[in-house]
Amino acid sequence: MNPLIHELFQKSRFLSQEVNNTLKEYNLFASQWSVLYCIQRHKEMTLTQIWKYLNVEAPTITRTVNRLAELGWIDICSSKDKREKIVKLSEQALQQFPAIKAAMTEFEDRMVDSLSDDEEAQMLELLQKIK
Amino acid sequence: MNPLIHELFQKSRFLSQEVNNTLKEYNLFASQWSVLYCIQRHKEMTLTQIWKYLNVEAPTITRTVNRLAELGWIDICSSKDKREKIVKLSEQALQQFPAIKAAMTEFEDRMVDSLSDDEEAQMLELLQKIK
DNA sequence: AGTATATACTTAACTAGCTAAATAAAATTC
DNA sequence: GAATTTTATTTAGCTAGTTAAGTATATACT
Repeated sequence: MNPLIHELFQKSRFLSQEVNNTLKEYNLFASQWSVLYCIQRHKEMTLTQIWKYLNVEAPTITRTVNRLAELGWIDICSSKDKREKIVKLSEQALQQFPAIKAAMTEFEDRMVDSLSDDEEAQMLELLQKIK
Repeated sequence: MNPLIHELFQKSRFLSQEVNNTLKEYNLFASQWSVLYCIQRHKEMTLTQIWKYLNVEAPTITRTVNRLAELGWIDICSSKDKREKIVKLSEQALQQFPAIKAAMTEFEDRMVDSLSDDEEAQMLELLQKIK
């Protein structure tokens, strides 16, 4: 295996685990947080908007959104277009959101702390070249 | 989400999918190939050696190894130490191995083609700084 | 209006990672 | 040598991604 690709996979798994660790005290998983985060940013979203935004397939979002609703993080409303579902943060989620976001920001900063701003920019650029 | 971390996750998923596409014609998945590859390199391995080498948890390897045995890619032998299992490539796997490896090498080269050798080295270095 | 096509979401089934807990064999300790 | 601890693997159950196929509603076409 090409060492670069290998290392990229390793770091990706490492970072997922670290994200999960950070979110543990809020009883959230990484992908659940990413959905909450993007809903909050957009105030409300349809499932299609979410999976297109996060660049994953629709069934992944169906499942995660249902789980989040089950856990009380989001409310699912029906739309004028009866095919689609509109999703927004619950009261509980709105209340907890700032604390979780702060913890995540703190974590992310710590993760890239070993890189200078220059290196961070450089790496982003290099990653974007892979396609 | 920090853009660097986000992009890293995106590329990791993208590359997994591409690896799976490449392996499709051999009826293999990425993680199955990574197990076959490391067994081939070591001639034979115990499960513990495999999961330590690949840096994943034991149950992941138990499952993948069983699937590979089921599909006829590997043979599972018992060891003097009756706790452990020794695993090696089947005849069929040994025969197909070179072609698959060639396809994967070709794919990997194509993937990092957009990076110069310098950039590739640089990126590897930057990735390794994240911990 | 009625049919065909497109869109939104779901269901099922698979790979693939994880943790926690169980089992069995080996090694260590007293 | 018996009891304890460690090691190797497994089982169960969760998140999280995928593809393929299904359902229901909207939209477009003739």
